[in-house]
Amino acid sequence: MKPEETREKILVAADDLFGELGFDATTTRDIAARSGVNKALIHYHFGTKDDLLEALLDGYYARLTETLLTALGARAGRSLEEQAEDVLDAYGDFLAENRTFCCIVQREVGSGQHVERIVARTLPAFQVGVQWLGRIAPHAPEGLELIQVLTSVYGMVVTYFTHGHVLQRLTGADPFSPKALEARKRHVRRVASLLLREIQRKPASRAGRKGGS
Amino acid sequence: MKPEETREKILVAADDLFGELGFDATTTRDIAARSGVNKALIHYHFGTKDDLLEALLDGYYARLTETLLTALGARAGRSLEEQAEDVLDAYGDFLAENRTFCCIVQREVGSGQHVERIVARTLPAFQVGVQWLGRIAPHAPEGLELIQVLTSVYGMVVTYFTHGHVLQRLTGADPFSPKALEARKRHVRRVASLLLREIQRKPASRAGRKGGS
DNA sequence: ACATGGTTTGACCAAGCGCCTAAACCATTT
DNA sequence: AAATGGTTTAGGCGCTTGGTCAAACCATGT
Repeated sequence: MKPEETREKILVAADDLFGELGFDATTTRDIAARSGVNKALIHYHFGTKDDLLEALLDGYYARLTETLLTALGARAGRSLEEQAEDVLDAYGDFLAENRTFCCIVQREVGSGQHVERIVARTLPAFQVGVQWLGRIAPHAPEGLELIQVLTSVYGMVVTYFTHGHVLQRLTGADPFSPKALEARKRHVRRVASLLLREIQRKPASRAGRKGGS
Repeated sequence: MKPEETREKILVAADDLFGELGFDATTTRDIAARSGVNKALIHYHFGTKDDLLEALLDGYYARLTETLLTALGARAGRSLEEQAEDVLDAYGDFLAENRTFCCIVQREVGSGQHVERIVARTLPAFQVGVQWLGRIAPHAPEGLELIQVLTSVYGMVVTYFTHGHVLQRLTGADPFSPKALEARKRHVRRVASLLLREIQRKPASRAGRKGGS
């Protein structure tokens, strides 16, 4: 077997297990067993278990940024609102196809030994998002500050994927079936456009009132 | 020292550590050291480490449901929209005062050994929420189905608290300062009322269009 | 003074962990 | 045929883990 195959098999097994059990609860022996690869090879190819996680995340973030940039670049002639839809769509599709990804990230972003690493990688995307929103809506109304909106939209998107178990039991249906995913996409698009329209509203009558109910 | 004190000290230490390092990465020795209590006492008072987590979550969910019911019951004469605001406010306040709570939950709801336990406890709140929304808006428009809206609002609220680290680095300011929390609350209220208004809209012209952007 | 029974203690255990090492493997070059 | 150097292997090392245990502690009732 080629060394590249070995690496790939280890990464796939680690991805599955980190997503299913969490990083801490997954042992190198689990990964070796699932991938059908000798335990020592993990350390030979990736170094420590932490390094393996880093390699995994490297791959994810590389693919994600590429996906998002492609979505932003393609059909560049579209309006900003349409670009927003494209990016959100692409992001949703990416998460749908890489469901372990947001489970791993969500698990580590709030607490754990890898907070810093995850935060450092989540941050740039947020910064780009804020800048981009700033171009669309230079004067955001009170209660709809750009960081607030961005945080909300982000949370709205990822929560659907991290809460698959809850949604499954709540609706009885598979939240990741093509149909369900399409429905979710429609919803996100709708809410996003609603918010976009709202933050683009001119301050209007700058007389007595200061911010609507 | 009274046994009740011991129990409390263990719970507080476990709460801190589970929130900071995660359940798996926290050892019973850590908890013993932080609480200044003998390691064996943890097992004497709570049983296994899993049982300790369960006791911790029991306390949290009990206080949370009490908080939410109180918020819903008080000022019962108010309109449904105002009740929604009250509940969201109370929920936000609760998370602000119990920041480790949503870190622990968020860490376990997507993956891990405690998924089922967490899901079983998150589910009822979702069910109540869906029922309640159903009373407000019996005919939700396409793209704004109640479960979708509820998921989004929930995600919007908790993401702010689970992503404290990111927001800290993004804005440079403490996202949990009273001022910042107040700003977030304003935002959530605003978006929620926006969504409420939208899902209550009558199907309107039932002629050609079916639900557009 | 003594017995009681809920608490506390330090020492201890088997199991499992991440990681390492020495030797074997094998395609390629000399 | 011998040597090379990137892979693969079984086994094991030192250490930490969650959990246990018998003994000690101590306020209480007798």
